[in-house]
Amino acid sequence: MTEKQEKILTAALELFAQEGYKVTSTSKVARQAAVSEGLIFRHFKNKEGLLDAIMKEGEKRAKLLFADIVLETDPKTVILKTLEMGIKTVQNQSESNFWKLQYKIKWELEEYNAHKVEPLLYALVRAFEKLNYPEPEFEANSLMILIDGLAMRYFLDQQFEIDGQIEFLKRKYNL
Amino acid sequence: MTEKQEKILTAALELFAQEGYKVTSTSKVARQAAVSEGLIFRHFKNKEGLLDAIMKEGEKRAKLLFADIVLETDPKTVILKTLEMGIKTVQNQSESNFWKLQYKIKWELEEYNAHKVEPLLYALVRAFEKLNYPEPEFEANSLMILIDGLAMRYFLDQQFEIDGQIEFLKRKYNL
DNA sequence: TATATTTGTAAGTGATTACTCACTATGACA
DNA sequence: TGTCATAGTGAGTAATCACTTACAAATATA
Repeated sequence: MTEKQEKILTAALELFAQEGYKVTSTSKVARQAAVSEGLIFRHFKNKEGLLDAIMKEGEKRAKLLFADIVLETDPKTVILKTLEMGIKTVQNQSESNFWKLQYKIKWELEEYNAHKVEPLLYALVRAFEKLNYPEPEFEANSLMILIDGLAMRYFLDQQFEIDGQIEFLKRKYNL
Repeated sequence: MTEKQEKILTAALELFAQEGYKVTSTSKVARQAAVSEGLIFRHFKNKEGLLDAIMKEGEKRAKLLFADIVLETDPKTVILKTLEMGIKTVQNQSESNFWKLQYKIKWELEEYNAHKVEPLLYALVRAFEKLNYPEPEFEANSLMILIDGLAMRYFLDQQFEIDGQIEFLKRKYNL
């Protein structure tokens, strides 16, 4: 991975996350990366290849993040870590861009990929089981859906105060 | 409102909701509406004017939908109607396209417009107050966030079974 | 019926798109 | 040192973009 290759990836991640994938031109990516446009196609074949490289890079980081939760045995800690996962990662700039891109891409390309979060979902089901919730599957699903909603508000609503809302949810789940 | 004008609006709503606003070309809208491209600009001035017309038309329908909930006095019915609002409207094709466009536009243009749903939010706060929930504001907000998450899954995840999830939520809220 | 206004079309406009191609610069290894 | 692969550039390409313009058809008004 050369220096310019990384510059292209960083520029593309930022632009795709902020403006959107389809509407961001390769010329704009090249300009922001201070690189000739042709170099993008040399390294990543085409625009889609550039997106793939970004997503693959990001998936690694996501797996690391999920692993910490899935390996947890205490049920309350599983739920707590799941709830706090969002805020913590989102502080970091490039990490934030990656998660924003994940959601933006879902709406742009209309593919949800529920299987990506399956391990996390199962960890939550087990956690709610241990805590004797009557319907652990539905409960886990609801929490995942709630987190999608939280992410949406966090990224799109400037006014939204996510910390207070998450503190409330901790109280609700007796954490 | 001429016949061709309505044809343009219908075609644009469908294409904007399915492909996205920015990436849908005016020539494609014209082709789907079986109309010359120039007519779009005659009637709606520019592409943005076309989007505005669609959104304004849809806001009327949204207000009608919200009014039915906001005017309700029984707190449990307010929560119930809010939960079921989604599924009912989404059955109808053009209504479904309108709601999908609402969400898609949020991500494409990055403007959340929380004030649009303010009346609904306040109705929920009052409902949770009446039911003696300890933190009605947070509770109402959580429900709204949950609904955003539900909508996201409904529109993007083919596998997602929304009815079961909503029945579960009814049980959780003792409805 | 004569005139004015609105509705509609088709063929343009320059700008921008993703991508290619011919070329040069750099560095590793024989 | 000479050769070869990789890294990088900049000027091209046809296609498509939102939008305009000149003109015709249809409709309303006098």
